[in-house]
Amino acid sequence: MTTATGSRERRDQIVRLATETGLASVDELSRMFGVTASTIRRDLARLTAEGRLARTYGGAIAVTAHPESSLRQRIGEDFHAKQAIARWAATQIQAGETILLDAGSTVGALAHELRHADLLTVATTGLTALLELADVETVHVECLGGTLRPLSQGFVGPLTEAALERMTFDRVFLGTDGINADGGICEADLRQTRLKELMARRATQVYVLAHAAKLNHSPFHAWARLPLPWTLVTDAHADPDFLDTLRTHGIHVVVATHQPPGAADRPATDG
Amino acid sequence: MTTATGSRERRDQIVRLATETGLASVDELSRMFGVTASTIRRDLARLTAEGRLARTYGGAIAVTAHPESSLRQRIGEDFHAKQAIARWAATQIQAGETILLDAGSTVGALAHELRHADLLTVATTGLTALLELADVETVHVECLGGTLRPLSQGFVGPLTEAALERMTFDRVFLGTDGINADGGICEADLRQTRLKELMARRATQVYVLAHAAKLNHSPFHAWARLPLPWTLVTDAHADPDFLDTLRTHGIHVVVATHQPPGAADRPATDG
DNA sequence: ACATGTATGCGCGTTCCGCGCAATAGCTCT
DNA sequence: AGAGCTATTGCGCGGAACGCGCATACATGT
Repeated sequence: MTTATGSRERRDQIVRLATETGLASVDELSRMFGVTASTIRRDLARLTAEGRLARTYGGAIAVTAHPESSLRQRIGEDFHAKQAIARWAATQIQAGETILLDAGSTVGALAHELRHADLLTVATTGLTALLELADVETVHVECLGGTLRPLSQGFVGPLTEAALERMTFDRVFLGTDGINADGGICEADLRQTRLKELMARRATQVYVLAHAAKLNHSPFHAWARLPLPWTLVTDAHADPDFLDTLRTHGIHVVVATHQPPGAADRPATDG
Repeated sequence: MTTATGSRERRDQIVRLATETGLASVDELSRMFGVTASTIRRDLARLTAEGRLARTYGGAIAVTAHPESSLRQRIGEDFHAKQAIARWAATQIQAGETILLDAGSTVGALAHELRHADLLTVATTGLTALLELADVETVHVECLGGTLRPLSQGFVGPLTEAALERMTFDRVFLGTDGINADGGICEADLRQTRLKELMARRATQVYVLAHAAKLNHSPFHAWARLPLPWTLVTDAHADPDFLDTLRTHGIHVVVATHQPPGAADRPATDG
């Protein structure tokens, strides 16, 4: 343990961590460095005064320009669950495949994971995925077009459906607003349900990305039915009984496990 | 006090204030808008989830992680010329029309001017225009889709052309990489020239937006020919002799005048 | 008229913050 | 070596800010 210049070194590392990932939490940092939250708070106060960070409720945020567009995602809801789901989904994709990405933040997180992929053709109906991959030269991006829905930032309508009829895909990754116990996919309107059913029919492998908060949840009243089999990818907070019910309907279920932040460089001794 | 669309308007103003000053406090905002801190917190939570702000302890901070397209424009080349051109182009558009916007920064500037338009249908082949209008609820946005070209951030290819065949437009606004003395339109490749010719054929009124630096300039070797008559919109730095040559070819030429700095934000009449 | 959805204010328990105090470690000066 | 100074850390406490649930008011659509 280096405690001589420990405090200075620690503060530098805090800045480095925060600028890399965009965010850092007091709790996380205190565990990572093996000091109390008070110490971290003092560090953050000092770094804030120096203008190297900005303080948030429970942590800090980087103030310098971020190379990645991940910050918008990171400050969104249920980020860790979505990231875990996206990372598992990314592992399923083979080089050279042609895949289809839906709209939505979870699928957007998947697009983010694909920024370093090689030899991939990605078609999408979502603005989020489009933006994530717009500047990636190694990924061929096709936009399906259509009417832009301001809320979901996705494309729907006749243009989208016509474009879909001209392509097929190795895998499609769908988002959703909710899933019920029968494996029904809940959407805001019928144009979206029809589109999702059409998307599912154009792909060999069908995945639905939905974190635990979406399970057994019906915010709207338009429902899509996907042709079996398809794979639900969710996170560790999902209710096991609900997942079993889905399995009895012939749906594959995958639970993507979080990796706790900082688990990689965990120090040796710990209680 | 307008309470009809009050909440949405207030949130937009919060974002504006935060991005202008970099920082905004809950207490300050609640006093400014005459609402309780709870309401402001709800606003900030929502804006945070939307990725438009980041939360701090006691307030919010502007997040410019994704460089806003508007910002990117302002720091881009020849911004004032492009803005003058875009503002003149915006005056040509009547309420209720259906217009087509090309890719490119000048056309993107036009899209920015249309953010406060009412009752408009805008179709586009460019990511820049798409982003400018994505959150504007009063404008119906259609994306034509296609293959995304990373450099120009525009869509080209069979999907784009197929989508174009399903629509016609009152006006089309085209960008370009260069214009020669015959009125030829220079583009990076033949897919783009074919697309621009097709776009021009689908609209009643055809405009080409090109600031002075693009005139008599041939960076590439693919050329498009537009059906006469069409209108070139350029800025005050254009060479008058060159413009006269274009006029002899039957091209309408409009010179958009710069607004001297400071006169721009003169609100004229409050209504 | 009724139901529905959104927006708001208020009260509550919880979380997090900042400050003061005490203890430890490293360093300098006599 | 011993005294004293400074920097850093842990702990506890009062207070500030937060999120959540509930009730109310307004606008909208059936």
